Amino acid sequence: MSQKVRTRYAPSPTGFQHIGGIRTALYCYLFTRKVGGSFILRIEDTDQNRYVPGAEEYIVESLKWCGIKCDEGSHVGGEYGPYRQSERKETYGIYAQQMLESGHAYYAFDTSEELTAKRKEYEAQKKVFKYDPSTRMSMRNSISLGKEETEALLAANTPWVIRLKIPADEEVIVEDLVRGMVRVNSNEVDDKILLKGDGMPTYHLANVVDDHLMEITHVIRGEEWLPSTPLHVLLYRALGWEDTMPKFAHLPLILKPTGKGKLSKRDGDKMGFPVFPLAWQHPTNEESSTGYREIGFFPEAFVNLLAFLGWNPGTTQEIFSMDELIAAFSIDRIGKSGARFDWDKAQWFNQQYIKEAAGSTLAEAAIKVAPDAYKGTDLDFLASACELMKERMTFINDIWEKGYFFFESPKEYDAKVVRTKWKEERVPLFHQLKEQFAALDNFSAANVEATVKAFMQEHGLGFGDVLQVFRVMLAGTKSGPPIFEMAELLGKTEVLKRMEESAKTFDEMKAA
RNA sequence: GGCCCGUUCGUCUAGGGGUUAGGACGCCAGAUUUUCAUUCUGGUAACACGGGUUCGAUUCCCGUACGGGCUACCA
Repeated sequence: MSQKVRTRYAPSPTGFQHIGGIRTALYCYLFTRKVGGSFILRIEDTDQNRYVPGAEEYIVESLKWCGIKCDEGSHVGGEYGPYRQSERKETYGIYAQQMLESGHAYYAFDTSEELTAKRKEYEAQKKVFKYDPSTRMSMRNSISLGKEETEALLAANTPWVIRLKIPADEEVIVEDLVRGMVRVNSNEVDDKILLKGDGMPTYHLANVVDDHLMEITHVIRGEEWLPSTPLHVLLYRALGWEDTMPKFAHLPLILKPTGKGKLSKRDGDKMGFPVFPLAWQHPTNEESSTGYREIGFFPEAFVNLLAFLGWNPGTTQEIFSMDELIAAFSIDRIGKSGARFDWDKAQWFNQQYIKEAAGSTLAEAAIKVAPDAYKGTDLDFLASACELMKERMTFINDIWEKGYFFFESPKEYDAKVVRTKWKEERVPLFHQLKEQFAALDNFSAANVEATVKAFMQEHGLGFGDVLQVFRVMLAGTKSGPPIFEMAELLGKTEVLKRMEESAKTFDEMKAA
């Protein structure tokens, strides 16, 4: 009974997976690592119409960025391959055939048009059409038509699908690790298509067959699959695999911040934050979106915040490394209700990681996302700048945006400070201060500070009068990192240059 | 519509038959800081409703309301 745990993350490459998918993969991964099992990536590409080139690579890259390592999968191989359902097409046919022979499935010849018409007909009577024991005798299939006619239709190459023959009035019990026992009567389930007209399996068949063949022990997936789980149980039963059926755990959904509906890919950047781990550009249309990586998140922070959306350790600790998450994770601490995505809290997580990071770590991360103009920035200089800026950064990119003045002269100056503090009678004084700086041999923060303080005393000026002007001269803004350290980092030449430039601009601003 | 799942501060959540219902984010106030930020201190704010069960329910049961999911030859 001590069978090795095997789990899988099974996305379909019909688009770029968003944070909900990543969270599912993460929970699955944490659980698997915790118990020393194998984590598998399986690509469910049975829908050739919705296939998006590049989506599979995107999934692999996302997982890699998050630090989620696959033991088996389409990109790493393994003993249970192939791991791409399109490459296992024949396998599903065999099992569909098996169910046909055992009487658990049947051929259906109804066309899409006929089915649509049927649905409309029912809808007109305010009813919902369901292909099930109560209606299948009135449809065109191997049960209603009989053996002879079926064989004739097959021989004439009439298009067909294979449907599961749902038993009438049977109790189906799903034992869910998150929700407990869920009981459904088989009358609620319909005769789902197993094998489509193009010979490809539907999700249900492919999923059950692969989970069985790959010896998956735990199916961890989103709550949207809970309603079709009874169907899956019935499928295991029809295939004679019920005794080795995996355990199920259905995860609560991640909801939009408004609480209206689950977070979806289409939300893109519309909600004011990324819903994708990585930026992407659709291969065939103009659509694109940014990701957490590009916006300047640490993958560790991203993983951390995702872990807390629907799970908690039961302690007050909130900052967790991947290893700590693995150690602390357990399925029974997963919540049951959907969690709204909270952008404020998400930012807070990243801020925590930035605050704790060394300047050099920040610099390495920052240079990767640097705008073209700053790509050549010296790493040591950048590290020092990050060190001074990190307590006011939320994203790694903030060093390039909020802290751009480390790398070039201010683009604009705080107008209010200029208006109130750049007084005509004091202008010569600032030129004098500049000369005093010029005379410094060692342009250290301490020396700059001493110079400024002596200057203030000599002329009877306060901190606000001098420091605010000095700050605006160097950074353009009246808020920012410690000014003396910043001056030291910029260096004497640059400071003198900026003082000169800004003094001119200040004069012009006053004159205007 | 039918079926399934859910419901503790605005948000993420802890808790659990008798608690001052705890923490975090956000927000507000104060302290520190040359500015901003950080940090610290304090504050604001919740058991959806109605019936049971019980000496006692936020906690257990039932119903209602509300929210979410599913209802395709999509996953």
